[in-house]
Amino acid sequence: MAGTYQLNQHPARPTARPIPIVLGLPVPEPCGSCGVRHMSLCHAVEDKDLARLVDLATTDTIRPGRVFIQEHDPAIEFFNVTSGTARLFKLLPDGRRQITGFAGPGHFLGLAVGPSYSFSAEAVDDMKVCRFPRPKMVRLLHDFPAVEHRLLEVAAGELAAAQEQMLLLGRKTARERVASFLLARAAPPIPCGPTETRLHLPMSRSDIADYLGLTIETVSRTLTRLKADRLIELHGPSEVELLDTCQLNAIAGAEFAV
Amino acid sequence: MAGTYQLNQHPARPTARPIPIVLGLPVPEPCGSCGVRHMSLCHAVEDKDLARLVDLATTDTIRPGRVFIQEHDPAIEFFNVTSGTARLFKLLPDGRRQITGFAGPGHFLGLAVGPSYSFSAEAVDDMKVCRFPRPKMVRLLHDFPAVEHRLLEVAAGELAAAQEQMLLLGRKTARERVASFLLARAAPPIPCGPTETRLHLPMSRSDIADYLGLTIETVSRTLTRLKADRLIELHGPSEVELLDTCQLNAIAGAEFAV
DNA sequence: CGTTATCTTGACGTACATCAAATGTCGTGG
DNA sequence: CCACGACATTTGATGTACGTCAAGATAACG
Repeated sequence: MAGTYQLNQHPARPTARPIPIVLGLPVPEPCGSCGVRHMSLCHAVEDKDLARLVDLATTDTIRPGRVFIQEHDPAIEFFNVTSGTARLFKLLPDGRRQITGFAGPGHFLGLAVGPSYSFSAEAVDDMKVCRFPRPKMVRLLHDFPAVEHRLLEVAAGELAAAQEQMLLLGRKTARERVASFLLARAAPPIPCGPTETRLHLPMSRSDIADYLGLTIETVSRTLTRLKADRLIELHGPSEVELLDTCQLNAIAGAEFAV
Repeated sequence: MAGTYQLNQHPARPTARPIPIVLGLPVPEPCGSCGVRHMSLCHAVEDKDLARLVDLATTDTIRPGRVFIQEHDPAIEFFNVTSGTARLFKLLPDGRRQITGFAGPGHFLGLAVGPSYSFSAEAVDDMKVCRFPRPKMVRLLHDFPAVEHRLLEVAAGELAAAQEQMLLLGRKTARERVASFLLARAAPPIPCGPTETRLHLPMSRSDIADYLGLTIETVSRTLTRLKADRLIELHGPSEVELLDTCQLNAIAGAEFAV
């Protein structure tokens, strides 16, 4: 089935570059060395089978602002983010943008039913990724059901997150959206209470606005109002301190008061 | 969204035979007899293994308005819709509702990473479903990687649909949302042009509003305005005729002009 | 340090929500 | 078949949260 399912593959990328071998280090092992083994797909692979994964992957660095996945382009690769952050987004013909998510270390990208990507991805800051050619990956999935199982878990998690975001976009006020965003950024969920959690936001106000379905101005105004209400503190535009996660949780509309 | 994306991304199995043998009384074959075999999970199961699936499933009918999946409840079952329509939704503490999708025949429900459901589901009209106890299903998935593979495809499709809906909720106007909704309901995608397509909407204005992140009034007003613009015709509240899919596509912001 | 992009703040406009009432739909029983 | 009631939908009048436009303030950067 896995074999017959494979859709119209485009010939292997002629541009496929060799794995950069780092002499002196134990092994040229993008998966083992990338530092996110515990959070990513590799999770499901036995040590002895890791070599197979290593053969598949090529590591790559991506500069801020570079679009490395383009909606509608043929889906020829999977990506595993190992450092940095990407914004995933969709555009309307007139340029309006909706950011559907941010992908940080450990995130798996490029899962596509059809032959082409359903969204675009662009580096927010400096990124490192592992690239997996799709045909090889498909074969690997076929050989290692455990990996596919893990992928299904990941997809189910993404789906739940997407539903949560639909709730935010369809029904929450600006204040609730921003509070939800801040709390979500502070994963894992912080227990309710006046703890002091520092938060770094690598993305711009524009990104946040396009993620929350708002404008830059509204995001800014909402943040300053949260600050005036002593719920957060701002140390520069991209450094936020959560002063009262209990209150923030209430505002965000979390039904699990933790 | 639910029910609108294409599951037929891969070529039909040439070996797939029609449903066997219905002698006299209906055979106790929820999967084979439910009439949606081609669109659902069973798709991935060989005929000879179908018996295993049959053992798993129990069929059930659900009355309009009954909540058969409750958010946060332990996810003890999977569901396969065989007839009727369900609304999937999430609630905020104060009762605001976001419908994340509608699940029609062939739709698979209850995919959950964690121990509990991430959304609620309620019957819109009279429904028939197959229920699969989770533990047994998990074992089946383990034994039949092809089924799990199919599930991954389904999940990936749902994910793409969810992203499309985020774009709608975050960035589209009321008019664009309603146009998108109508076109999505008319799956498979209609070629651009002044075709005449009749459409039945089993859900209420309230459902549509909560799905599109609007109010009942705005949905109603938008529909009457589309009617005034000769883009649609209304035959009763739940019967819509698309008069100009080309224009509607343009309004919906479909980048694929078809 | 100037230059430029990003962020914040302010004044005002608008698309959609809210509140309210009229109209339509449909099931039920006379 | 029609009358009635309950509810869904449409239509209208008005309010408001957020968007738009515009100008400063702050941070980023060579």
